[in-house]
Amino acid sequence: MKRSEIRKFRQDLRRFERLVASQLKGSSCCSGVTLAQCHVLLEIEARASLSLSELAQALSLDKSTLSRTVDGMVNIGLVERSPHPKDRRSTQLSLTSQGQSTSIRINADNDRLFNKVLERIESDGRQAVLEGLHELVGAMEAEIAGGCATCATAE
Amino acid sequence: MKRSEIRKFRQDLRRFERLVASQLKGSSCCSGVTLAQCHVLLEIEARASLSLSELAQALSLDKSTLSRTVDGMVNIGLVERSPHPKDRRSTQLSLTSQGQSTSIRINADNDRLFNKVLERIESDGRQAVLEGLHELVGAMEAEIAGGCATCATAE
DNA sequence: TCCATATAGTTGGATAATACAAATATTGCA
DNA sequence: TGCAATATTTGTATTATCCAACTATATGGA
Repeated sequence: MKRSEIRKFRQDLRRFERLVASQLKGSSCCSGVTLAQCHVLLEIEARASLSLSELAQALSLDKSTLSRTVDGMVNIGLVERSPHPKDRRSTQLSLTSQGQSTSIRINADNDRLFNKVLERIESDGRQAVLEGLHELVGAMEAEIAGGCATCATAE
Repeated sequence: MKRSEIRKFRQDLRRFERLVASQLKGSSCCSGVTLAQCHVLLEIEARASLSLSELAQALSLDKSTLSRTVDGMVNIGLVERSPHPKDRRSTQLSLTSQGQSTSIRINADNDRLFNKVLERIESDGRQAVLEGLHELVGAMEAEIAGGCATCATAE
């Protein structure tokens, strides 16, 4: 690949990064939850019930980080901790009914928002954009799973 | 668009978000600078010299945030503040020579990393992926510039 | 000229998100 | 039984961030 193309790509990536980091925060966090909480909420919703360790794995965050985030969500009544039937060390996380309605609201808001985003793209190209993102995410995950050794060892 | 497509898209977006937010931190921060510093560094590099306010605008961050980030970078010798020739309230930010070499190093590391990422994508589709991301970022910026009113007012 | 207002930047104070290390509780195997 | 592994929580520290208040400077009238 030409270096100029890589540079342009990286520039788009940084724009995206900033969008996600600061601007989306406002919109995806309708419903009064923070971005971190939002991720947790949607992840629990997707898996119905899971342990803290699984959550940490799924979101690539430290367990201690999640422990506290979950704490907060338990306090505001979105998440419930229940004992694991077989293993008393573990707790199963699930959404309370309030958590469920919040997740429904967040999903509806975001479906609407991203539908609008996609409508700004010509319908001919829309599918390609979606597929492109999917491939890109896959490639990034694969590369990064390969370890930041890539970077640290400088080849 | 079908809702199922939107949902898949949003899921990719969240994966992407997490990749960018936590995993890249490790790799793009080779060279011992934090992610925030990295953004500042590359932005100053791109514009050669700019004021704090311009920087804040470019990165969509509060001036006070940048003031402190820049402080840190001045302290470790990456950035230089020089008085604006016409307006004594303002300072111009520029990279020191050490800042320049750091930015060169960061660019080299990241060019290499993202080149590898892109090599994982079949060369036929690579261009489309790049263009897709570009369009997507543009659409998101446009939509969000339209205001989170979109979201807050719930239509 | 002099004041009112606007602008650039810094500082104070607060919070969220995060990591790593150490502590606690529990399991499961030898 | 006792020791190593695992699940979670707590202690401690750091970074990134915002908003509001402050200081210094600029600018456009009266």
